[in-house]
Amino acid sequence: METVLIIEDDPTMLRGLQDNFAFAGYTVITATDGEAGLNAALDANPDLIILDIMLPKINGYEICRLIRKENLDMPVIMLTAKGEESDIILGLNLGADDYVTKPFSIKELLARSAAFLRRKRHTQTNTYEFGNFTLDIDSRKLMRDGQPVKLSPKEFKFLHFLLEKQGKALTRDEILNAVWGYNNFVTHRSIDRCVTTLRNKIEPDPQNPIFIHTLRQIGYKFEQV
Amino acid sequence: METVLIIEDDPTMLRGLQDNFAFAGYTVITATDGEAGLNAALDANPDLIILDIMLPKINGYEICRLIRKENLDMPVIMLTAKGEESDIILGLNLGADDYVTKPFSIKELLARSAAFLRRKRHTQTNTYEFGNFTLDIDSRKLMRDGQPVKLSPKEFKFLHFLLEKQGKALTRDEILNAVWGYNNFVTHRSIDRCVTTLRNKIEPDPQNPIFIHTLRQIGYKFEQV
DNA sequence: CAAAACCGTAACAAATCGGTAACACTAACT
DNA sequence: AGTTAGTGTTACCGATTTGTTACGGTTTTG
Repeated sequence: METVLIIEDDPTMLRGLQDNFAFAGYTVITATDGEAGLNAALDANPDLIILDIMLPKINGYEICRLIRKENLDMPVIMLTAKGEESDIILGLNLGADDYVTKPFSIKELLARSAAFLRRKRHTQTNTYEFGNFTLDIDSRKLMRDGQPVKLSPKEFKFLHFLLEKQGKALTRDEILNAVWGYNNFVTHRSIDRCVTTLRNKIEPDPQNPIFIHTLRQIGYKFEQV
Repeated sequence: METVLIIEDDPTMLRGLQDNFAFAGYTVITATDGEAGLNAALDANPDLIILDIMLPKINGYEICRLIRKENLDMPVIMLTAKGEESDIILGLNLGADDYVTKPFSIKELLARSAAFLRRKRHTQTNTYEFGNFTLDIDSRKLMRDGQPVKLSPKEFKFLHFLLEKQGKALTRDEILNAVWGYNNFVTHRSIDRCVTTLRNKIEPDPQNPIFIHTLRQIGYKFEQV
């Protein structure tokens, strides 16, 4: 199920949004100030962010900028009482994907949200193939020639991430943030360890990997030849 | 350069849009009825479609539906005189990505367009070409005629820097700061050494370089003849 | 023209990094 | 309570990378 993060400080408004999005079938995460919102975005990796502009601690524009700076690519819909053109353009330039001005219709907001999530879902696959393996995300299963291969939870998440970013060089930091979590402090050697166990399960010859390639001083990269 | 397809039947409006998008640096394709618009979308594969709703032959909603049916995934911004909520929701549900109601500000429309294109460009790979080589930054790969060429991390960073500043004379200090880091104290001979190994990998004749040129007493310069 | 500066390069040495085994701790399960 | 699977940490080893030095040729400079 898709997750929506709502960052809004007015309790009444937040409650209304939360109820409506929950009723529409989304998993809803909320934050009532900018700082908490930013952490939630980094942590929970939501599929969509509904972002109020007037917020305590860090304002909406700033959050938007920071999210983009972290290279997170979830769509952001800004929400505000302001309706002036210059605000809209500022918001869009800072990386917002859409902009709805209060008072707005909740149905319109839901429709705009659905449009973004449709686009995202459209480009999303639920199974990945490589070699004679198939990784099925929904059932959380890795199959080799139709035979199941056991993966630990961390191995699964790591492999999923690698396949999602197939062909792209991934730094150790990116991997740690994505697989171990943004505020999880583990040695980067934990990555290597996980790579070793994964290679033992999926590489025909673990000493000469053909899928998970080491990029010295950088991190790793999944690539099929 | 990015291509925008504008489908609009009112000549005055079309002219205005065309001029503005062209001025903003886009390549503009136009169509004045639904059928031509749909063909243009299929044919020219634009990066963005600006779509009027009231159109001869096939209306905007229908075009939007057909585009999505063809699995084309370019963003569509709908443009219409109608401003009622139900129209907006209908449009978004049919696959439009955004909706601007007339009268609208051209600056806002341009900003919204830029937001979509930014998102698209964001997922695009950046590569540099020289001779029969291609350096792919995202996957950290150097290819020669489709064959991978191994680069050490420092070599990669150096070559990336050279290509980024292609044609510009680079002093040893600039190179040291950019590639080795501003607080890294290494002999400038380290640069020469790296140049030698790089030349051995990319120059057809390392003794007579055609890419990495020595600028005596200055530094180096990357230049293709 | 001679000395000095500069660069290419080979050889060597030191530092860095990743693979992996061993161990420890934890949480879930029997 | 004991067992087991999962996972983080540490330590050691080997391979790679990279900085330094030295030598020789070329260019610049006085």
